[in-house]
Amino acid sequence: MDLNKSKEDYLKHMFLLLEKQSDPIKTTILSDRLQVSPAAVTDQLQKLASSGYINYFKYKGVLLTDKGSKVGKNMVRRHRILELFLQQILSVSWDAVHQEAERLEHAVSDTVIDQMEIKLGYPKFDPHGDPIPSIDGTIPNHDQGVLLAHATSGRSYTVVRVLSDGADFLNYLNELKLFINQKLEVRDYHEFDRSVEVSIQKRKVMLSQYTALQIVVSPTKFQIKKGANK
Amino acid sequence: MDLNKSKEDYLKHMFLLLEKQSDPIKTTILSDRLQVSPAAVTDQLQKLASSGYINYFKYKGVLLTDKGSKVGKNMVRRHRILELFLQQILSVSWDAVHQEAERLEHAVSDTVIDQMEIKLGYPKFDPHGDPIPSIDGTIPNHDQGVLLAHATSGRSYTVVRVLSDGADFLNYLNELKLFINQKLEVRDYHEFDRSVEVSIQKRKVMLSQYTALQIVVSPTKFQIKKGANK
DNA sequence: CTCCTTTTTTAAGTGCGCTTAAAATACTAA
DNA sequence: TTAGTATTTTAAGCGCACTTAAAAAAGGAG
Repeated sequence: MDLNKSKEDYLKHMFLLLEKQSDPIKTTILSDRLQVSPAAVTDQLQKLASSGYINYFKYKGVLLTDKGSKVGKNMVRRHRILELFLQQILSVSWDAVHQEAERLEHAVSDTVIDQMEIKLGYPKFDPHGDPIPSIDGTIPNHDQGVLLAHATSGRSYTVVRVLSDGADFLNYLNELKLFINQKLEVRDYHEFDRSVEVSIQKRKVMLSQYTALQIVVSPTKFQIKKGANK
Repeated sequence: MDLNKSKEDYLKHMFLLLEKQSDPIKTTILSDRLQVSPAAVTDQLQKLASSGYINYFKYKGVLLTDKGSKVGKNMVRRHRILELFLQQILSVSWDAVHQEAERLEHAVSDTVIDQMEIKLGYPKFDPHGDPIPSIDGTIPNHDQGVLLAHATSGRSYTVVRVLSDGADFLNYLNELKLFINQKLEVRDYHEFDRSVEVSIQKRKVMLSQYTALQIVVSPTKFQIKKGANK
């Protein structure tokens, strides 16, 4: 059986759910996630089972086979690379990035995704800080992070995660080029208002305490000279 | 009625056909182009007519309304920008570019297309030399072109168009670096087999009559020193 | 103009993913 | 254990884009 948009979505959501639980996934959960009726879910599960993507236990739930997991993981990979590419290369606004990727992930080929990954410099995390599965299937771990509000002045960091998901806030960060994987230096910390002064690409930026509490950064281990590995 | 992949394709093909003819388009032509049965075409034409995208004359053929023409032209715009973006930014091979764009054109939003256009520097022509409709609907004209087979020995030309779209042939051209915007000089023309000898980047290449008839070139008006306007 | 061929449309039916409603099964609380 | 509730599956049916086969219309040669 050939996979299409709908079945790819089923496998993607199952994969995401099974990252957080090992019990079989119930019909209702998928029905909620995919915004279709439980009957539609049962229908697709039976088809996916008959072509070996899932192990389906009637009335009990469903687990992915290796074959299905591979597809699901690849959909997650596509989605996250697309999100990053849309954000960083094509300047798509934060609030539009997700739904845009949601449509493209079913139309884009693996070779194009691989090219995007190269263009992005083999990133480990998407704009939300979620890990991007590599082509061989490994999923990167988060580096140990610190809130930017608690970072040390004078040190170099990389943004590894943004906690808030409000569209306005994220667009604000986007304007500052304060997105995931971005390198920055903490210049100063003002005790009186708990604001943080950082420099991003030689640009000095003042961040409120609120902002600094939403951004998780990781110390940059090795200082690499600019343009060292073009 | 909402447009989907299928209807977008119908309108795109109608737009392309109506660039070359003003008579109503016959059912059979669309049936051939879209690789579906004539009955399927009639079916869709009736739906497109009832929502105002086309003027449908039973048994006679079909013309686009302004509304339909706008959609068709926009699909062409999407397709051609995608082809160029895939080729130039994402290094997709020439033979893969078309089918890749064919799928993406239905999934990508206009805002992303506009961003790609900016990234590409508002290009006028796609990798095949076909004009890219601008956002306001204007379609750039070709510089006056000549078939390479009819070009004058000793003169300098720029490739402005490739007529064939066979994958093998385009890959062959790719190996020769004989793609759009490429500059070349016509060295010699052999009457006995109508082959053409050209030099591309100081490399001498022999082209068969067949090849020379597929390539449209435009005389290079001003000789610009290499690296003059990086 | 008429016959005959080609083209186009209509009619009937298919596969897919969905829906709602009814039947089957699982879960829970006494 | 059982009764009642919640969940899941089955059944029937829908819309969509397609198919094939039959009917209708158009077009060309004599």
